[in-house]
Amino acid sequence: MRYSHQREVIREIICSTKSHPTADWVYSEAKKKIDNISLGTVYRNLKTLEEIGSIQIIYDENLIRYDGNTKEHHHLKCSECGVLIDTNIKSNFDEKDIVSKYNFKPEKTKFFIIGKCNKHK
Amino acid sequence: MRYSHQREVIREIICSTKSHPTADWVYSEAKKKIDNISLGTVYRNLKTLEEIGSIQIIYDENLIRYDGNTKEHHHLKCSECGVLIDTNIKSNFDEKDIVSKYNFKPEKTKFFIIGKCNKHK
DNA sequence: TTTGTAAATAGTAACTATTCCTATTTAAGT
DNA sequence: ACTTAAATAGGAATAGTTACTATTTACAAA
Repeated sequence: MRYSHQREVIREIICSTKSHPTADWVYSEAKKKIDNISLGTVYRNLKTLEEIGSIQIIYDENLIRYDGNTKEHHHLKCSECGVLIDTNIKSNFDEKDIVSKYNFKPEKTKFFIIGKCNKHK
Repeated sequence: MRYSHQREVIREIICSTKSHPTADWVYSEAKKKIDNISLGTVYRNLKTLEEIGSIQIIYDENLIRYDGNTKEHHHLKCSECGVLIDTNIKSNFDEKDIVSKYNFKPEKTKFFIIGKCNKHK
């Protein structure tokens, strides 16, 4: 893949925050560094970066967010303020049970735990 | 709340399928019963039915789907064909750990297990 | 160092899912 | 039957995202 300054700026923006930003926020941050960057370029590169595994996409209800943390991990979501918190909790369910009962072969998991963050309890 | 024939038809459509339909599918089914039903009516009633707890909303990646099963339950999603399967698996994580380590009070969970369904293994 | 090229971009148009608006219809109480 | 507020149909508006195209750029070869 050919080098692109825009793509590097976008990658840097996402990898230097833990806020799980949306495309729109990435766009407004990117404009601070490249004033005529196009929104289409942001979307195209978010897709590319996700495909090559440099970032992760998070479907947070009806919001699409991006995450520089590419390891499998799960999120806590505050029902009050919506903040998303990375965790390293282990998801343990009975894989044998799922294979036999549902005839389904698990590959990965996406867990959200919804509740109250420290600011809203 | 005042009775509405449209709302009852919409509720019936969702509660008589396990396919976790989208708003658009509900609309096309509803048209078979009420030929001039409006898409706005479908969306409004999906929202209402969810608010009163008659149906559940499922955020399946970038798709919004509806579920007549209103109990807390989790889903298996086939990475091949996208089919969504209801499960009664128990989500077990260390709640104490989450409270202490992340200073977060869990209320409910939304789990997706992604993998291969019986048709695609 | 120029030159050729295909890939990437900026800017904009198009598309899709959802919500909003308003005149009309309807449920239900009097 | 009459009244009234809630709900609807139909369509316009909005938001988020993708598609299109002329121009620019990375980079390899001369």
